[in-house]
Amino acid sequence: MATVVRNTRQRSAVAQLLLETDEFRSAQEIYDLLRQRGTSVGLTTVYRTLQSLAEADEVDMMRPPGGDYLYRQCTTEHHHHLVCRSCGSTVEITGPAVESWAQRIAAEHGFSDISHTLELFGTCRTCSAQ
Amino acid sequence: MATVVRNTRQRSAVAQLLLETDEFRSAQEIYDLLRQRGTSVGLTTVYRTLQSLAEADEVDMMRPPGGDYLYRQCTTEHHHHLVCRSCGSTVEITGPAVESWAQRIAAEHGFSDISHTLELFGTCRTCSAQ
DNA sequence: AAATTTAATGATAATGATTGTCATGTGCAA
DNA sequence: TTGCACATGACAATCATTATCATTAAATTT
Ligand SMILES: [Mn+2]
Ligand SMILES: [Mn+2]
Ligand SMILES: [Zn+2]
Ligand SMILES: [Zn+2]
Repeated sequence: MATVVRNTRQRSAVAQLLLETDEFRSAQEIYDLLRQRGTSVGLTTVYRTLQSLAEADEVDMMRPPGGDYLYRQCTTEHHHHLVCRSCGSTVEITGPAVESWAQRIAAEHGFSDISHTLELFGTCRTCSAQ
Repeated sequence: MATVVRNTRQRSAVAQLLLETDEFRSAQEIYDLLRQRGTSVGLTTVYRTLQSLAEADEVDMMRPPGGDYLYRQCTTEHHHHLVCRSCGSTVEITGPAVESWAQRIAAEHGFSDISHTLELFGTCRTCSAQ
């Protein structure tokens, strides 16, 4: 019954790469980066591992407008992101006021079992200076 | 130079269907609905028209987690949505406090040219009662 | 240290939404 | 009416993601 997650070389490699990366990266990018450092791993495995890590809330998954799914190693508490559209650098942000606002709005309209997506995009200071 | 948008039968049909629809719908769904009512239209044209309308801010476009792009005729002011995961019924919401919060947070971190995505998902009253 | 069990891997094929192509159609301004 | 530029749509292409399934290899049990 209890789902046993096996400790494989590939899973460790994906997790380790994410630990060393600050930006959101796509599955394909992560695959390429692993390859570049000589780690033998299949693309399918990268997809499955990222999915599995995301489900276990060990990595964050998001999809920017017009883009593919991106993954990043984040803190475990609920939070959102401020992402540079140009370089991908990411700042984790929390907004207690926003959280309670979302709950209140939803309740006012008779909705239950609420979830939300909230992401900020912009140009970071470094990229602004070209 | 000035982009002239031609008044075609197909474009009118898509716009009209959106006017009569309250929920977010995918391009494929809109294509099917048009077909069902006997409107001859190509799928490519539906995609292009929706894109064009979205660019002109005449319809709202969003993409729920794990889903395809969805389109809906909305009011023109900036707003967000509270969407039922079960039936798709949608409530437009505004959050002035959230808007200013987003601007402030971004500025504090040196980000400029800010945009954001914010959507609430839940189960509506009707669907809660099964 | 085997033997066993069963999840994980990965090469490959399939899927499916979206976009590109391009010959033909048509809105509309002159 | 005529002419032209944009619009249409059948069809092919793209490409991220998922499904298959034979093989590998953790973890557990003898
Ligand atoms: Mn939140
Ligand atoms: Mn907003
Ligand atoms: Zn940047
Ligand atoms: Zn509902």
